[in-house]
Amino acid sequence: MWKDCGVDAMPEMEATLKRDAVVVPLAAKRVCGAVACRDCGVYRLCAALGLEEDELSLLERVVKRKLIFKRGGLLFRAREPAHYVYAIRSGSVKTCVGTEGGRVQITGLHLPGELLGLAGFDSREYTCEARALETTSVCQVSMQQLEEVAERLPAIHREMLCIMSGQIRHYEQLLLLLGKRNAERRLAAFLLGLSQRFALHRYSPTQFNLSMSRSDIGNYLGIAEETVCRVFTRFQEEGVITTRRRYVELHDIERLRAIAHDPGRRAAAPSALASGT
Amino acid sequence: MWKDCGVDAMPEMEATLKRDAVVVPLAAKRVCGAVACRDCGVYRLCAALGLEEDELSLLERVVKRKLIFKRGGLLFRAREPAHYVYAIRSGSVKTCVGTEGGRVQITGLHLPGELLGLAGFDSREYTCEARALETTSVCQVSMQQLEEVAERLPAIHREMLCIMSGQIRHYEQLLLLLGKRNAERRLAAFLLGLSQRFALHRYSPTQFNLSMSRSDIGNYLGIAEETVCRVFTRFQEEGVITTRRRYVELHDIERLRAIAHDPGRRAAAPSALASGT
DNA sequence: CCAGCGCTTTGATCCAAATCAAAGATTTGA
DNA sequence: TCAAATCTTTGATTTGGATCAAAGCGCTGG
Repeated sequence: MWKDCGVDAMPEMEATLKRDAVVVPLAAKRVCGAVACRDCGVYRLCAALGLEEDELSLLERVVKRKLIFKRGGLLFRAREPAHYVYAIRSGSVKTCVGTEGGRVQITGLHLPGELLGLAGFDSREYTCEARALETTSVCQVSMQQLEEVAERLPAIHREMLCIMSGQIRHYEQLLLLLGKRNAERRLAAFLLGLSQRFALHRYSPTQFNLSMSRSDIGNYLGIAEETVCRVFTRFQEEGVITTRRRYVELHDIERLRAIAHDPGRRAAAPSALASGT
Repeated sequence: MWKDCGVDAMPEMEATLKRDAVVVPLAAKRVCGAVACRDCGVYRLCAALGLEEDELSLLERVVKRKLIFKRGGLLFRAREPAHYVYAIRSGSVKTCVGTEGGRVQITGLHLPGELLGLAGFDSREYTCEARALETTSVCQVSMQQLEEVAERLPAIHREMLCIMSGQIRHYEQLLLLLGKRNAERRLAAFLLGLSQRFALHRYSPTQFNLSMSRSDIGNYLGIAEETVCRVFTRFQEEGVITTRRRYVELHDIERLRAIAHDPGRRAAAPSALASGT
């Protein structure tokens, strides 16, 4: 399903850290495999813009241009001036933050229709680094011009607030995942989450490409890559999933759900204060 | 102990879901121990409002009222209509999210000057539950009226975006913390983070009240409460800190920093793709 | 078509932290 | 003031998952 549009991760040894994005003229409307505008997370934002001027001209004014990044390509670095926001049209992107200690933590896997780079609104700098996990097509949106338009159209700001609050919800879920111990549960929840998101964007919820290596997945979920392998193997033996490298098929969503939600053993339950459900 | 405010979800008390916050007339300007308005996280927001009308009258229009919650008091529940945003004036609040599995994860400890409840902007519902950890004074701000004013003043929206992006940065840091293994590092980073935040609001950065129980701290950091105790004891033996129940003194910030940033052993390092620093 | 490299898998061993237990220390309400 | 109810600590034991090692596998480029 990924190959048909030549998007599959041809890990080209691109040693270059510089942006080697390919600029695509806006005229080239449809990128094969890309989400349609109306499935894009910024669609409502674009729609709001359309309220007052000719749709395309305004889009051109704010959507700087369409870019294509190769696997490993850098969209932006942490602490770099945040001039642009990116909407993913096809492919996938991972974001990560780093400590002084040199450790790196992957904080997000972003799929088509999602928006990147808004978190730096406050400091006007990106808070994390973003890299394409495979050949990825994005819309690059100028923050400054977006702000200028927003000055007159509060709807723009409201959409931005919505997108950010969505990001916050995502992090809350991830925290929930990392707080709970068990590796099986983490992976089950991870797969289910992906499945849901793919479904949201009209991709198959039962077979997809992970696009991240075992090592990245481990980092993202706070477990060792060997453990990721072992759990995948176990799931496979139980007939819950099938994997072949980064390609996955989910055979038994219910079982996965059971694993992910397993009330299981005690896991640092908060005091009565917390459990006020 | 929680009975004092009748908020805890005891079966027999189930009916008392109502907030038993004490309403303080706006006239009562200074709450002992509360942050001054200009140290409050929403100050810029309030200031922006002041631009166009008499300060107090507009504040009264948007800041619904000042409330005081007792320890354990419920500010809001997850999935409840998000009518208000809360600015903490004094005390502290914890936020937590829950899974179907019944597990609860504490996602935040909020100190004076911080803002709560904005994450629900998208869905117009709170995404998490918020409870006072001690007697806590807050400003309750009406979302609807805030939005009405924002319609004319983009600055309001910009401030909200800033506050949200700050929240996102906080979560990114927390993820970094939960991703890295070692319990000592988690606790060292936790203490340092608190110290910084207290300093930010003009409280002592070296002696403060944790306000959370060991159990809550463990939940927040993804470790068992017994481990929290043991690590605190170890820190104490090394002369790095002193604790007495929830009261802490930091004696050797540098040492704490060293522990927190310890390059340490391998910890699921992401692939070359990720470490593009 | 083959060699090299990076990713994935599997096995063996070790250890930090979870669990299980239970005794102090506080708090608080009867 | 006392006793139940909570927290905190500390000790003993267990264990999931990290580490260490070392084969397979599949691209990718020469």
